[in-house]
Amino acid sequence: MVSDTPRPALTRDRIVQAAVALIEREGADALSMRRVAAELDVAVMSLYNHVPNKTALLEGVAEHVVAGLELERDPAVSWQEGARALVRAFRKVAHDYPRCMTIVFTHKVDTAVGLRPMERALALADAAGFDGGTAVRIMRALLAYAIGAQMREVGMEKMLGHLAETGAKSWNHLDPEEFRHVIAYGPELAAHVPETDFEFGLDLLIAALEALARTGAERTRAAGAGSGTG
Amino acid sequence: MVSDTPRPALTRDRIVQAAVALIEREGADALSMRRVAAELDVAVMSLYNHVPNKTALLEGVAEHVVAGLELERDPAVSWQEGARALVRAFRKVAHDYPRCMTIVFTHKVDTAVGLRPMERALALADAAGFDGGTAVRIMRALLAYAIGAQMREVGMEKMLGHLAETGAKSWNHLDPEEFRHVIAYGPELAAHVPETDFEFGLDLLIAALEALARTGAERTRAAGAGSGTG
DNA sequence: AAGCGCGGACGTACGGTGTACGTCTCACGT
DNA sequence: ACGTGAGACGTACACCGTACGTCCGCGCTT
Repeated sequence: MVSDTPRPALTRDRIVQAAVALIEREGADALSMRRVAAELDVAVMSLYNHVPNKTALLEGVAEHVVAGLELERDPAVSWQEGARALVRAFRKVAHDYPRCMTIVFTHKVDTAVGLRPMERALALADAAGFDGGTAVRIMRALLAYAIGAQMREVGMEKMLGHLAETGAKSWNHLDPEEFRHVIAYGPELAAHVPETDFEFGLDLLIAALEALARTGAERTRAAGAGSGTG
Repeated sequence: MVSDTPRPALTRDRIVQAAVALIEREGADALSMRRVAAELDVAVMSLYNHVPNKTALLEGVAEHVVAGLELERDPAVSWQEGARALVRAFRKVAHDYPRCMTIVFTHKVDTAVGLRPMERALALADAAGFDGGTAVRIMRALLAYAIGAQMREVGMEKMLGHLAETGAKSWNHLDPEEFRHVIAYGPELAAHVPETDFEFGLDLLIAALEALARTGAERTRAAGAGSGTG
């Protein structure tokens, strides 16, 4: 009676949060049902009252992360800046939950929260005057870049970490003929500033979209309202 | 003496190939040291004479897949088409080893074969007249797109497969206000033609690079040789 | 108030996994 | 002929996901 230890009620949400915390603290490989249960000071099988299996838990983790996307819609801003903000929002959650990202990318998120970013992207493309098929393809291209940029970055960091450990042993004696450019651009390659790389590629895509909009992919808008500013 | 059963000598290469075959046949989750050993009709621990641990085996798988990249250099072709060919080569191996791709993207490839595509991309950017820093960023943007396009595609297919199973139960009653565009563009979203989506994004990036080259990022070439045909 | 039903926490148990360690066999250099 | 070293192998251990049965306590019905 010193304290009736009112544990805060086991819940799917608490389980998912514990899983996320564990992954961020010790990496995705460290996640196991037993570890999560220990984290919550609960028996392993109790988890299964709230989560059908481990895969579902991982899907919950993915959803939790995606839900962290900040998608405030500011109607005053241009679609270009809106698109930039959307892709950057992806980048921000990737920064907040770096070790969860592989899980996000390798599991489905079939709830409404997963659709929200898609809706946002389609709305932007629509606002820019692109027709439906083009809007979908734009959304997919931006998503592909957002995903790939993050994956590439973590891969790169794994690489650099590995190189730091081994002291770049087998790296220096590359065939200087075949790998001429890799060697020549060594400094640029080593100077890995994710932010710059990310923004560079994003600028490329946005610029391409602007050009596309200018060259007449905005049939929808034009047909509806006539050519305005020409 | 009926047959001295001359098993073809256990080798790191044979182990990796068996692993790749197993993954492509039954999925990455089915891969275990025991299964690989069974595949080769060998005791489990014999594998460890050629591979230090499972992670190293997966890295071997990743390297094997990357080694399948077809990078013929045709000096007659423009850098634009060269870049297209390079990114498409990524796509081709993704098509040849679909179930291995997640492994490729989540493991380091620190041998020369991993550098080869990078060298190729840098050579192309150099040929287009971009300076070193820009060349590196271009290479990274293209790589990010190649990776992300593939990841997104498999994710999408997992999604569609799931939808086909469940019959899109909880999909129809979305808030029609919030998800206006998703609902309106339903047909375009359902019609998932990976090839078209992929080429669309690739065209965007190449177009952006052409524009970038035109607007004067080719300082290197200009300074070195004077303005020739320009 | 008494009885009942049920959801949820828990323990046990099984088959599978990665791999450390020790043993045995056999081809080869001396 | 003999040592030697590489490599195939078996055993063993800690850990994993999860099927199944038990049991307790809360909330409803009577």
